[in-house]
Order: sequence, then C-alpha cells, then structure tokens
Amino acid sequence: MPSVETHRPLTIGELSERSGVSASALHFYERNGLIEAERTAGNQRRYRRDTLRRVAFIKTSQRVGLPLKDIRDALESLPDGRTPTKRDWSRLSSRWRKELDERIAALQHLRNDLDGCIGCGCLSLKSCTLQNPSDELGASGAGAQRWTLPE
Amino acid sequence: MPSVETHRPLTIGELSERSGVSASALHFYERNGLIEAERTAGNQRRYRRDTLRRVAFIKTSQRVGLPLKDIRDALESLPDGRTPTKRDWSRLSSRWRKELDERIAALQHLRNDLDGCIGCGCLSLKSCTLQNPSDELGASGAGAQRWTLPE
DNA sequence: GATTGACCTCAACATTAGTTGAGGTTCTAG
DNA sequence: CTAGAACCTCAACTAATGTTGAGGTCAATC
Repeated sequence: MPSVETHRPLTIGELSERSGVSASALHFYERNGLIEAERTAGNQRRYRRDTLRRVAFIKTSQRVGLPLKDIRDALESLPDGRTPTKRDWSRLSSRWRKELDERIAALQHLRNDLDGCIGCGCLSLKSCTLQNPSDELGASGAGAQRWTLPE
Repeated sequence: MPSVETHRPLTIGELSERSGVSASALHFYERNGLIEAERTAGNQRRYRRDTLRRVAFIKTSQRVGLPLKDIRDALESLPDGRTPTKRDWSRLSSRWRKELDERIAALQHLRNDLDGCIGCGCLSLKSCTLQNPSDELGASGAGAQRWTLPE
C-alpha cells in the first residue's frame, strides 16, 4: 500500500525542485492553461502528483522545439480534473513520438546535406535540400519561396 | 569563364528573394554581426555573392535550433572581408556536424525514453533521463534553463 | 504566539528574433 | 529628366517565454 506521503499533493516549491522548473515558470504555465492546481484554504497552490508528469512532458516537448501553444493543445487531450491513465498518456505520447521521429529524420537529412553541401564547400542551394526541407511552402504568404540559385 | 553578371554583387532585394529571408531580417543580421555588406556611393548595400551561402548557413543552423548568438560565433571563424574558401567552410561545417550529431543523439535518446517512460505511463522523473539529459544541474541557480549546447 | 521561510498577486522588465511604418534618398527605365 | 520602384535610417512594436520585485499573507517551528 502506498503511504499517505505518496499521495500528499505537492507545494509549488516541491514541484519546482522536482521538475527543475522555476516557480515563476509554473505560474506562467498555469496562466497559460498548461497545468492547474487546487488551492488550500489560504490560497496556496497544491498540485496533484501527476502534475510532475505533465511538467515533464512540457519540458520534453519544449526541448524538441515545440512552442507552448502546441504543447497546450496536446495536453488538452488529457482529462481535466483527474489523473490521466496510462492509456491517456500513451495516446498523447504516440502522437509525440511521431513528431520526434520526424524531427530526427529532418536533422539527419540536414546532417547528410551538410556533409554533401557545405562539407564539400559547394553549398549550392540549387541542388541542396537544406533550404526547403519539404515542409512549409504553400501555406506561407510572403517570403521564403524559391531557393533555386541560377549559378 | 564566368560572366560579369556572375560577379555582380547582390542588392538587398536580390539577396532577400534568393535566400527567402526578408530585407528587414537581413538588416537585423547585419546589426548583429552575422553578415556584412559593401555600400554604393549612394549608401545602398551590396552583398558579395558568397553572402548567399552565409545566409543559407544561418537559416540552416537556426532550423537546428541554434540561437543567432551561437551562429554568429561560429561565423566568426570565417575570414572577414573576403570570400571564404572551401577549406574555411569545411572547418566550420565539421564543427557543426558534431553539434548536429549530438542533437540527433539527444533526440533519439529522448524518443527512446518516451517509449519507455511516457509510453508505458510511468514517466518516473527519478529514474528517467528525460528531465536531466546529461547536462547538469549544479551550475543552475533557479530552474528552467534553456538547453544550451556545450561549446 | 511570534518568527521566518514559503507562498500569494500584479506589474514591470528581459531576451530573442525579428516586423512595421514614417520620412527621406537613390537608382533605373522610359 | 523624371516617375516610380527600391533603398536608407531610426524608432516603435510584436510575440514567445519567462524573471524580478514590491507589497502582503500563510504555515510550520521555537
């Protein structure tokens, strides 16, 4: 049986220390709908323990380069007000895995291009995929078209 | 033999169109020491053609997630005032390759952790490398550092 | 029951990476 | 030579992601 300790909600200081995220950042996340907290009678925050997992997810996703807005959107697929189940997390995480895989692939592509392009000193934008990594082109309004170089 | 056309320096409009980087961003890069330009008698910018390559490098590096400051530092290893040789670019690019390799490794690590951690629903921060991806906490004052790459 | 560290809110500031606009100048095509 | 497109500078603004500080409250310990 888990001890009572195990279930006690976390203060913001505890969450901050354990997650490595500053209290001010946690406030910020809350203001932006990424995490939430109960309050004590005296108005202090008390976090469910699974918030730690949520914050971990936020940090992880940020490291992958995703903006908080996107992360918040993803987190909205988690249940509100109760601890998510494994199933909840798995669903979310498999979506994220796809992102990760794509980012890894893009980076590898980039590295190979560097070897072949900058590495050889050519960096001929004409043949080089560096500038147009297959994503974004139609959606963009102004800027960033045509990396073909007539050289 | 290259035609005269080939050697004509680029106006900011040309550089902008070919690089896909807005003129205002090019101004910004110049203010921040990432690129430079000659001036005409009438004070208009004229870019050496290799600036295109430089800008390509900047964009590429940014996509990898590097801040302009780091990119500028790297570019400082290129010669000032003359077109870099292949050797110049190669030196720089091999350093970047190392960075890229590290980033790829970190992302892969992250993905594996996701599979093992979030994927299984545990995401136990205690045992999980997600939160402490080998960079350290000792130096940190208060939470939430940006993930800066080792120099 | 006082002290002290942890916590609260709110507003202002910081940094990165630019964009926008006003007001004026230069370049080039006809 | 002149019209209009392209360029110039400078200052102000944007957006994301927080941090810092002032002024006040809460709660755990001596």
